[in-house]
Amino acid sequence: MREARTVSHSSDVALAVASASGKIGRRDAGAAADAPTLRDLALFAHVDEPTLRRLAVDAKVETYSDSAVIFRQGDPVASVVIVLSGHVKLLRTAPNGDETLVGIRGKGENVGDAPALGGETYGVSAEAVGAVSVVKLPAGRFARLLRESPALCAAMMQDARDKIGALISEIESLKALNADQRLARFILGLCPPGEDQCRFRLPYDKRLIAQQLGVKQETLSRAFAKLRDYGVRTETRDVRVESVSRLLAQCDDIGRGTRTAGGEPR
Amino acid sequence: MREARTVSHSSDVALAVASASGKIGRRDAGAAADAPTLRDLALFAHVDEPTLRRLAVDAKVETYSDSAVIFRQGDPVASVVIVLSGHVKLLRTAPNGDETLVGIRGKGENVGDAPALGGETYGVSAEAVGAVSVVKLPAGRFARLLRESPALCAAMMQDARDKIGALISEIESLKALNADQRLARFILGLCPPGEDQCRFRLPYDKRLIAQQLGVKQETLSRAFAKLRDYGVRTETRDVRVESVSRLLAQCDDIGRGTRTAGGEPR
DNA sequence: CGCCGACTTGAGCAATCTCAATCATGGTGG
DNA sequence: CCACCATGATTGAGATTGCTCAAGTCGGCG
Repeated sequence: MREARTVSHSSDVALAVASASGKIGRRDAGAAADAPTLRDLALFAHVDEPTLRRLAVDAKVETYSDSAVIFRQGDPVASVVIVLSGHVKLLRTAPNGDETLVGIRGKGENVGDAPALGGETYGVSAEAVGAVSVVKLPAGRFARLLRESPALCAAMMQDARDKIGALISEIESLKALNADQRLARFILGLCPPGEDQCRFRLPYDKRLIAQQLGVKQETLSRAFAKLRDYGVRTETRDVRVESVSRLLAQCDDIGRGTRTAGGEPR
Repeated sequence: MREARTVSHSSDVALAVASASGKIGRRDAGAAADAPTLRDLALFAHVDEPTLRRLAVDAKVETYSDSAVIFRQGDPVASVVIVLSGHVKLLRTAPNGDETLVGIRGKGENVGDAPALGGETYGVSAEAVGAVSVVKLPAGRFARLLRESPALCAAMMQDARDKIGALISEIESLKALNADQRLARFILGLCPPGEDQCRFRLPYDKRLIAQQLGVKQETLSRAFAKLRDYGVRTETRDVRVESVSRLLAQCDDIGRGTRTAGGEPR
C-alpha cells in the first residue's frame, strides 16, 4: 500500500532523440552522435526515421523508485512504456485481491502491448523492481502512427509474436517441468552465450525469481541447493555455472526423483 | 493433389469469398461448416473488402481427421490457418521429445500468429481433435497484404492482444490456482452468459481437458467429483451447473483444504 | 552492537502424481 | 443378439512434490 507517486524525474525525450544526450543514452555516443534514443531500442530498429521522429514528440523519460506503480490493471491505456534501465514486474490482480506475477520486463523491453485506437485498459499492473527508468510514448499518437507506418506496425507485430512465444514457453514450463527443472532452465537463460563455464549475477532477488517460476521462496532455495550437485554454485546473488552444456544435457535428469542420482542405468 | 494421407478434402474458397455479398453463406445443408466466407470470421469483421477479396485468392478449405497433423513445430510458416469447425490442439515438443499441450483453438480462431515477411517457422505443432475443417491463407500473400492494409494489420494486432491476454490468464491460473479451482474456472468459461442455471456439453474429452488444465486425468476426475458438492453435475460429457453465480462466488473456497470453511462433510 | 531483510533449513502436511484395478460405453464381428 | 474388445472415465492406495509453519543463519547498515 505505498502510494508515493514515486516518479522522481520526468523529462522530454524529444531532445534526446534529436541529439543523443548522455543522461538518457548513458553511453558515450561516439560516432553515433545523431543516433537517437528511440532508435537504440531493438524494438524500433527497423522503423522509418520520420515515424520515429514523430513518435519522439511528447515522449517522456520517467524514473520510478522501488515498488512504485507505473500503471494499474484496469486503467485506460495512456502510453506505451519501454524499459530503459532496471526491471518492471507485471502483476495480475484477481477479483479476490490476490496478485500473481505474470512477467518481468527488462532493459529495452516493451512493458505492455501495442495500443488500439479506442479506449482499452491495461490487463495487468506494472510495478518497479528497484530503481527503474522508462520511456513513455503517448498511446493515442502511437496508435495513429501505427496505422500510417507499416514498418512500425511490423515492429509491433514482431514484438507481439515474440511475447506470445515467450508466454507459450512459460506455460510449457509450468505444465511439464518441476521446480528444479524450471530453475535450471531459468539459469540457462541467464548464461551468456558462447562460454561453457560462466559466472554472473542474478538480475533480481530470489523472492522475485521464485514468483516468476511459480514456486515458494523456500522451494526455490531447495532447488538451488539441488542444482549444486549439477555444477551450479551460488553465493547470495552471484552464480557460477561449471558447465552450461552439461547442465543443459542433465536438465531432464534433474527432477526425476533420487533414483538415478548417480547416473545409474536401469 | 497433396499429402492426401490425412487431408480428406480440399477446395477453393475463392468462389465463396468473391461472392461475399451473401449468397454462398448457407447454400446447402452440408454437414460441418461448408464454404463460409472470410467475412463471416470475426477475425476479419472490420477488414476492407478489397483486401479480403485478395486474401481469398488461393485460400483453401481443408479437412482433417482425428489426430491428423496440420503443421509441425519447426516447419516453415506456409499459411495462416483458421478453424472453421472442430478443434485444433497446439503442442510444444521439447528437445527430449516430450509434448505439452499449450492451447486449443476452436471455431473462428486463428491457429497461429500473423506471418512475418521472411522465412519463419511455426513455434508449435497443430493437430486435429476429431474431425476438423480449416481455411488456409498463403502466408506470403497474407504478409504482403498486411503491409498494405492497415485494417488487416489492426485486426491481426487485436488478435495478438487477445491471445496475449488469454495466455497471461492461463499463466495466472497455473501459478495461483489449484486443480479444482482451475476446473471451476474452465467450467465457468463454458457456461453460456445470461442464465444462472445451465446445461451444456463438454467441447472435447476429459483427457484433453486435463492436459489443458495441466493435471493428470485422474486428478481431473477427482476435481469433477469435488465440484459436485458445488452444484456441478456431470454425466459423461454433459454438464449441468446449478448456479453459475454461486459457483463463481465459491471459486475461492474450492481448493482451500478442508480446514477452513465450515464446509460440508461428504 | 543489534536489528532487519533476505535467505536457508527443518518437519509435517496437503495436493498431485503414479500405478493399478474397475467400470461404463460403444463398436464389431460372429 | 450377444460376447468381446478398445477406449475413456472413475476409484483406490501409496509415493512424491511442493507448501506451510517455524526457526535459524547470514550480511549489511544505522
